[in-house]
Amino acid sequence: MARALEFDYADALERATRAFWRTGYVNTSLRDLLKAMGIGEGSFYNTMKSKKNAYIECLKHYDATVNLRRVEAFASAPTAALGVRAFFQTIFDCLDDPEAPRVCLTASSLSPDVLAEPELRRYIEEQVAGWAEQMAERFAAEKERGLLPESFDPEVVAPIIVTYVQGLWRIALVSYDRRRLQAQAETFLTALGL
Amino acid sequence: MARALEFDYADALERATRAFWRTGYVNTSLRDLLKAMGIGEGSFYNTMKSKKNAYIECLKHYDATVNLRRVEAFASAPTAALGVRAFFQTIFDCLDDPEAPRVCLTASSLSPDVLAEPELRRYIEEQVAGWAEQMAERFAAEKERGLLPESFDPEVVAPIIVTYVQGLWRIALVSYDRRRLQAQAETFLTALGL
DNA sequence: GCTTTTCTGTATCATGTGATACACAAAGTT
DNA sequence: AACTTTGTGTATCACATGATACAGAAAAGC
Repeated sequence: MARALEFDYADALERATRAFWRTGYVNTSLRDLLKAMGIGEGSFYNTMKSKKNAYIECLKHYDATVNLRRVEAFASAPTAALGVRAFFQTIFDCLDDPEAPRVCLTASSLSPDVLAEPELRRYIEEQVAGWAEQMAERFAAEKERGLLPESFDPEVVAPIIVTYVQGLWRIALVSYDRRRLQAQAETFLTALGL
Repeated sequence: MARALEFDYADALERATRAFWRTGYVNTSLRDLLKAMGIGEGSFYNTMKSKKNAYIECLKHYDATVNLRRVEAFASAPTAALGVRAFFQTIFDCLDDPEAPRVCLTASSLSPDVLAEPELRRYIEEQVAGWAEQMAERFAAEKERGLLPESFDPEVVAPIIVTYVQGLWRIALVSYDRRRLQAQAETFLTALGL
C-alpha cells in the first residue's frame, strides 16, 4: 500500500448510483458521473476501471440497499400474500418520494442499451430470475402448508408478478396515480389468488 | 412544386421505422438512419426536419401497421376474452419472428430517453391511454350483455393488462420461451376472469 | 532521506454525435 | 430560354463522448 484514496469510496459509489438511477446508463455521461461523485477522471479510472464496470458496481450497491429492502419487506411479512403487498408498497413509496428517481435502476436496466453489454446482461438476467425463484419458493412453502389453494402454481404466478412489476415501472413513467395503481395491484393480486 | 423527391418516401419511412425498431431512439444514430433509408443528410433534413420528428413519424407508421394489426386481432375476435388472447398471440408471433426486433417500438419508447422529449412524450401518453380505453370499452360492452361476471371491473382490468404487456416486452428482452410465457399469460388472463 | 508505489488533476485523444452550409442539379413556371 | 423553386450530395460545423497520458503529490517501506 502506498497511498490511501482521498475520497470516500462508499460515498462516491452511492452518489454514482443515484446518478445512474436518475438518468440511466447511456444518458449519464462520464462527466455527469464525475461531478456527482466529486472526483476526477484519474481517480475514476483508477478505482472503477470503466463506465461499464462502474455501472455494475452501482447495480450491486442498489441491490444491496434498495432492492434488499423490497425483498425484506416481502420476506418479513406474516404471509406471502401480505409479503407481495408489502413489496408493492415499497414501490409505491418510492414513486411517491419526490427525491427518488422515477424508475427502479434494475427495471431501467431491462433495455437494449444496457443488455447489449454481455457482462451487464448476465448480471441482470440472474437478478430477475432470482426474484421469481425467491417468490416462488415462499409460495410453494405456503402451498405445502395448505395456505394457498391447490390450483395455485407458484412457478407460474411468481414470474407473472415479476413481469407485472416491470410493466408497472414503465407505465408509472408515463402516468402515476398511486390510488389507481394501488387499486389495480390489489385487483391483480386478488385475482391470482393472493 | 419544383422538383419531386428522388426516393420513395413511404419506403424510406418503413426502413427508418425498422431501424428505430431494431436499435431504439438514442441508439440509432443519424448515420445509421441514413444508411437504412438510403438517402443523404440533405434529403433527410428536407423531408424529416429532425431526428426527433422522424421518430414521431416512425411511431405513427408503426401504429398504423404493427399496432393496428394487434388491435384488429383483439377487435375481430368473437369475444373480448378471445380478443385479448389473439392480441397476445400477435406479440408472441412477433417475438418468434427472427426478422422482427426483440421489442415493440412503442414499448421501447416507454423510457426516459424518449419521454424526455415533450412532443414524443405526449404522443406516447395518448397511445398507451388509448389502448386501455379501447380494451375497457369492449369489456364494458360485454359486461353489459352479461358475458362477464358482475365483479369484473373493465376500468381496472384493462390497465392491468396493458401494464402486464409492457412488462412482457421487457422480460422477453432478457429471456424468451414462448411456451412458458404463453402459459403465464393464460393463467394471468384466466385469473382476471377472462 | 531516499525509493517505490499509488492516487489525483489537467490536458488531450480519437471518435461519433445531430445539425447546417452551400454548390449544383432537376423540374416546374413564365 | 430565362427564372424560380426545391431536392441532393459533400464537406463541415461545434460539441460531447469514453478513455488515456502524464506530471506531480502523497503515503508507505527500507
